[in-house]
Amino acid sequence: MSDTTHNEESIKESISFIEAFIKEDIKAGKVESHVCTRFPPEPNGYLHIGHAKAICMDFGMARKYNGQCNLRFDDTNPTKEDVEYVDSIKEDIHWLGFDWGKNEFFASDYFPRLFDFAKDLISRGLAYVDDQSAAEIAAQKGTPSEPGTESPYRSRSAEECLDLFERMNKGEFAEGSRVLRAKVDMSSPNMHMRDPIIYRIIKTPHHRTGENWKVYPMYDFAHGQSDYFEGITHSLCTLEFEVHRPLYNWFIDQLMDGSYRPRQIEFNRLNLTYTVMSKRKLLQLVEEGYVSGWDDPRMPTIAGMRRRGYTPRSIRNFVDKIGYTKVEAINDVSLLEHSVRDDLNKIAPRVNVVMNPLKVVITNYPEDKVEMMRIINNPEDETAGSREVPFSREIYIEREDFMEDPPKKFFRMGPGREVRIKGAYIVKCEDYKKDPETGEILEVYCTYDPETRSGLPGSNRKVKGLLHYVSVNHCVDVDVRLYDRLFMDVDPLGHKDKDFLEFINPDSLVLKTACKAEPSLMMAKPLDVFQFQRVGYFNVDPDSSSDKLIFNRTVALKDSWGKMQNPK
RNA sequence: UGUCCCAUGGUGUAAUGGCAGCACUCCGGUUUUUGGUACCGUCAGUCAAGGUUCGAGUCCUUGUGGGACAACCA
Repeated sequence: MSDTTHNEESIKESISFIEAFIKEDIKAGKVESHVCTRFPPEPNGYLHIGHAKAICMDFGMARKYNGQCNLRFDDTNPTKEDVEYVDSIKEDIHWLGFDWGKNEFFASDYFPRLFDFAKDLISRGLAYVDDQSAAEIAAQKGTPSEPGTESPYRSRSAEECLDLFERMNKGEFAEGSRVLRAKVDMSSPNMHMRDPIIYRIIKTPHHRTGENWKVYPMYDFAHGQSDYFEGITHSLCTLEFEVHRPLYNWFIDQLMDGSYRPRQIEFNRLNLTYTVMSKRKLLQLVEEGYVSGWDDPRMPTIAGMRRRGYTPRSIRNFVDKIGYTKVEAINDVSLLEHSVRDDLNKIAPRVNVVMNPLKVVITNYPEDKVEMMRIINNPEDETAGSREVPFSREIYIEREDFMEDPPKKFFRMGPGREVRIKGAYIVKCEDYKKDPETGEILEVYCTYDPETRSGLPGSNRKVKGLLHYVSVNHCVDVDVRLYDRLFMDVDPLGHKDKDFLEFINPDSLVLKTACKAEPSLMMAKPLDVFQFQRVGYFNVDPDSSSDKLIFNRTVALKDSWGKMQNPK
C-alpha cells in the first residue's frame, strides 16, 4: 500500500502577497507580541459580498497567526451613520463565522485623544485653522499635475489656531466656515499631502457621542491613529487607499513614541459581473423602494444572501478561490454560484416539486389505490435518509417534461415513449388530450408496468427519461417567489456615469407561481434549503407567514440556468 | 500634462531566475432512478520591444494599455 499523504505534502500552499508580508514582518521581528488586524466598517449601510472578502482576510490572518482582529466602527461622520447599521454589521460578521470577542471599538471612542493630538500638532506648528470656503481651498489645492498654492492662513499663530479650534468645537462657528488643516506640503505630487483637512465642523448629533462634539476628524486623521492606539500591526484595506499611505505614515510619524508602527497594505476590491456593489446605489434601491429592504433576497448584501439561502461556508469558499492581488479584477458570478451549488449539493435534501403542472392519468392503475414510494433524500449523503411520497392513479408532472413531437435529444415523455417516474414505475405514454382551440395539452394518458416498481428486479430496465412527480390527490399548493439576483446589463466597472437603475433586468422582478409540493416540504422551517428536482435550489423565506411558504430561488441547477439565460 | 499602482487562456488566480499549473465558464464523453452530482477529456495564456543571464512570466530600460488621486466621504 502506498502512502498517499506525500502527495498532499508536496503540494505547496499558495499564500497571498499580504500573508507573505506578514510572515516577513514576523520574521524580521517587527511584530512584538502577536499579529493584530482590524475590520473597520463605516456604519452607513449593510455589509455586502465585497465586505465579506475583507472580513475573510482580516479575521483570517488573525486566526491563522494566533492573533486578534478588532471590529472597529469608523464612525467619524455623523451625517451618514446610524445604530441600525452597527447592529446589522455585527450580526452579519457572526453569521459569516467570525468573532471579534471583546475587541469591539469605535473611532468615536478616540475623539478625545484625536482632539488632543490635533491640538498638539497645532502647537508644534504642524496644523492651522483655515477660514476659507471649500471652493477657495479646492482652488488652491492645484491639480494632479500642477502644485497647489499655500493658504493665507497657513502662517496663523499657534495661539490663535488653538483658540479658534477650541471655539470651533464649542459650536461658535457655522458648518463650513472653518476647518483644521495639517501643514504638510502644498507642492507635493501627492494630492493628499497638500495640507489635508483633518477636522471639520458638523452639528448633526452623532449616534454615539450625541452633541458632545461639534468638530469631527476626517478619515485620514482617524484611521491610522486608531490603528496605532489599538496596536494594529497590519492595516489591510482596498487599493484606492494606496495614495493615502504616505499621509497615513506621516501622521503616525508625528504620533509615534516607540518603534512600533502599523503597516498599511492594500489589496483589490471584489467586483462581480452583473452585480451592483456600490453602497450608495444599494441605498438608493432601498430608499426608492425598488427592493423591500437591505435584506431583500435580490440584494448582494450579506443579509440578502442569507435570506436567499446562501451558506456562510459557500461565501468563504468563494472568497478563498478568488484570492487577493493588486489587479483590478471583475470576478464572474458563475464562480460564486458554483461555490454555492458545491456546498448545497452536499447538504440540501431533494424534493419533488412541480412548478407548472400537467396531469397524467395512469389508466391501468386502480382508482383508489395509493402506494407510498420510498425516495432517497440526498444521493450525496446517505445519512440524510429517505422519505415516503404517495403515488396514485393521477399524478402531475412538469409541463415541460412532455412534448407532442419530441426532437431526438429530448429524453422525457412523448407519445409512445417510456419514461421512469422517479421512485415509482416505468410508464408508457399511450395518448393525450389537447385543447383544439389553443393547442394546450390538457391531460396525458399512460399505462404502467407493475413489474418495474423501484426496488423490484423489473426496475432494472434501462429507460432514458426520469421524471419527478406529485400525486394529484395528495399534493399541496405553495407560493414560490422566484427571486433572482439583481442583474445589470453591464460590468460593475463600466457604468460609472450612467443611471444604473435602467439596467435592472425585468426578469428579476418577483413572480408568484402556484406550485405543487410533496408533503415533506410542509415540514420546512425558515432558511431551510432544498433542491427542487431538476429546477434549482430554493430556501424557505424567513418572511413566510405561518399559513404559506414562500421560497426564494437560491441558485438554479447548472443546465436549467443556461436555459433561463437563453430561452429558446 | 504630475505622483503612485497594475498587466499570465474568455474570467479569476499560481509558479526560491529553472518543465507555465489550478479553478470557473464553454464544448465533448463516461457513470447515474435528478438533463443534478461525480469522473475523464478538448479548446485556450505570460501586453510589446530591447537588455542582464547558461536560462526571464519573474530582474533592468523604454513603450503600450488599464486604474487610483484634485470630497469639509470612508
